[in-house]
Amino acid sequence: MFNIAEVIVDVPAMQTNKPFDYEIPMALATVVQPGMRVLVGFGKGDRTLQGFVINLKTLAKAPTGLKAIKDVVDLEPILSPELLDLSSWLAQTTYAFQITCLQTILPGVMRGDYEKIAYLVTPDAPEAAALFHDKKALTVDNQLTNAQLTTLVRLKNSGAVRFEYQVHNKARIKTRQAVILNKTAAQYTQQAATLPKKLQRQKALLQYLATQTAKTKVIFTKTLQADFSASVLKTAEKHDLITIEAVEVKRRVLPAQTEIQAKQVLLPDQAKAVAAIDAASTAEKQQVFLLEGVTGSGKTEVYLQTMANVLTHQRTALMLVPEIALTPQMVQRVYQRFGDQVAVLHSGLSEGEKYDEWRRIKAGEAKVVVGARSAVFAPLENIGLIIMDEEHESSYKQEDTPRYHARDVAIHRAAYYHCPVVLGSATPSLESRARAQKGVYQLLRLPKRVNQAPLPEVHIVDMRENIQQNRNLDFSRSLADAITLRLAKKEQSVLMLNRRGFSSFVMCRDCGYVVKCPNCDISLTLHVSSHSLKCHYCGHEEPIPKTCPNCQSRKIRYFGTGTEKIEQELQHMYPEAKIIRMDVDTTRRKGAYERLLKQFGQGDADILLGTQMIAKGLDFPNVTLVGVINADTALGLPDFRASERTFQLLTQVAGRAGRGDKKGEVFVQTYNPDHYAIQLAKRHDYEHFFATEMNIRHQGNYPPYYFTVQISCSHPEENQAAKAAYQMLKRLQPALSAKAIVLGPTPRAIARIKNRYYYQIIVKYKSEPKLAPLLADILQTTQRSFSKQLYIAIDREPLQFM
DNA sequence: AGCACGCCGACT
DNA sequence: GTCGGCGTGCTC
Repeated sequence: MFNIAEVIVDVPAMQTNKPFDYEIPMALATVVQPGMRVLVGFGKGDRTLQGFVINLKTLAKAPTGLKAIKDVVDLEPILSPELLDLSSWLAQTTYAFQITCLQTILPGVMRGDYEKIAYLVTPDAPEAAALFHDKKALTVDNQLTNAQLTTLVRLKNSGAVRFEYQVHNKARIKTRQAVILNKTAAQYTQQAATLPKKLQRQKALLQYLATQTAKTKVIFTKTLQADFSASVLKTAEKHDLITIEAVEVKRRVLPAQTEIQAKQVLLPDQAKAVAAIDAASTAEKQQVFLLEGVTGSGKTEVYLQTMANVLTHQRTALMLVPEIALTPQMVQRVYQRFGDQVAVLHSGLSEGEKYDEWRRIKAGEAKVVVGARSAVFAPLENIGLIIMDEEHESSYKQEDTPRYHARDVAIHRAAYYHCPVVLGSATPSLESRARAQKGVYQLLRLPKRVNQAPLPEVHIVDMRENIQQNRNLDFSRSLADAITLRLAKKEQSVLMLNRRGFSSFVMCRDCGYVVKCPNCDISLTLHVSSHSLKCHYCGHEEPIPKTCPNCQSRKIRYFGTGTEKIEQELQHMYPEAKIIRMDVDTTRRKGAYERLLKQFGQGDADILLGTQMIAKGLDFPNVTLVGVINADTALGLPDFRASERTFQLLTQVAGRAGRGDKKGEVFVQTYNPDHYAIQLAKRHDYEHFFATEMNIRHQGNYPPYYFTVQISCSHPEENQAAKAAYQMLKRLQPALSAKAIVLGPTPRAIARIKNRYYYQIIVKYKSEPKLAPLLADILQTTQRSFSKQLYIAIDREPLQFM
């Protein structure tokens, strides 16, 4: 029998990032298992913490001073051995704490909720009355002032107050009282017949129950209450005819009743792809496929059919979709094929709803999981296929710790289950496409559109001419004419404003002064609706100045282009047009995104104006015009992926036009009409773009030819951040071979965020076996030797280079 | 993270 | 002299 449990405690710090041994008390000896949460005392104050049991072991003589597990939180493991394993793999590969990884893998409600309570032991102690008033206990949190806190400490030291730590489990299982029918219809009928006449209500109840047994064995008390009072039910329970108990109800967000839809007939290319994937999943072969298919080539149908095949082999399927593409339309299609076996995980669900879906998956009730990035951790077992749609999407990479890429996690999990992974995209990331080239992934191509419709015609509009014509507007004549035509024909238009690295800010026309955030080194963004300036990094907000703070000139006004400004301009040009604006401001509220899309889909508006978020997934037959107002704001950014992003965005947005039987047209306004990313997007020529871009990456020694890792140092004082970065460089250099390329240290493009300065080093390398252990060591030691103010963050394969 | 221990400055 | 400032180190 095991007597010791290895526990990862809920303290995210380098020094505690290791298992701690705890004795398993006799009473819990048969209960405690790896993958469970437990409560343990930790540290000098012996505060109670939640921890995860990651291993059990036996020590003949336990070292003295071992604390014992106080209690278990779960009665059975909430993490399978596979997911437990995944947490340590994640911690190692992303340089994150294991506790952070464990919490990332699980739904948010499973995180411990801590409370520190002060109990008054000697009620007549001086100072106590002022703090406790008439109460015996007091929660200690940051509501208390510093003075109150010091008083509490004094009271504690004198023994008048005792601290207690409590851990609350936020994971509430919702229950409702229900009547359980534990007799057959015949028994109820018979029982009803034998009842004396005066028991009218009992008789009626039993007769009613007899009619229900065929349908269900559980009826919520609430639904019965309309016809039968609580006392009637109580009597029936006393006679052992029913039992009344709280049954678990899972909050389910089901779409409107949908009928199961049959498979579609496949084109030859689709059939070939399905056959290849089916063969791999049936053979339980670990193989990564790259499914490269133009918009409208029926990738989704390939996903659905291959998932169906996996289900027939009693295995499960996981489908990842970018958050932004997780539209009701998309989810509906999966429901229509798999019905109730589907679980959906996305950010629109409440914490409780997420927990319920998680439990449905864990219990094996859901065999197909559809979700965004974090759904890659779905507690599925026996996975037979993992699909990642729009695999090039940068939202698959988590920006904060653990800085994982869902693609890597998917492939890691697939290796465990010996199952294939399908990466799908019309514009694969260079990394994936290059791996397909090398034969690491198997390339499957869908070059034809299902409806045989031609891809929309793309017009490149040279905005430099617009300037020469002195049209000081964001709309070129050709795009404006195209919109006019659509309005006349009662067709819809989608206009996209590329906001990457771009926003409207306030600048003085006389002295050039730009209003900046006092905490961060970036200009504030103008928000017309709230008449204020906001910082997009820290949330700082201030009123729009009437005069320039620098030179007192009154000529201080906005500069640049925001959706709000474009909307005003559009409304001015087309007073009769109905416009829907979609950006972070109008879609912040829950369900707003869906509501706006629905309105547009119903034809309630003529023009949909939005940012990148409208480039994906939406599929409306009446849209025949797509306009990109500024195609190349991203091209100017100092990021080697700028061309790739521009190409992907333009290709994707172009796919929004002409989804129905009407022909679509696309206008791309740009100041770089000859740029290859724009020219090749016009021709819908991914393969040519891939070849061109690979060449450039090769010359610049960039991914996918090189691996990259970014090490950033931040500190409230700029010279300290810089100093740390240079020390980092000194430690890195001896461990690296001559082939590695080190960039920096350099201040970040936005050097200061939330009053912290950032310096970064980027290492480009092909094979550096000493690098990973060194980075792990750097994290260990920096926490000790530097001041507490210093943060070191390591990001493998960062997507954001600035 | 949070707590204790420990070593220095301005108060009863 | 001591109360309390925060710098350092440890938590099974």
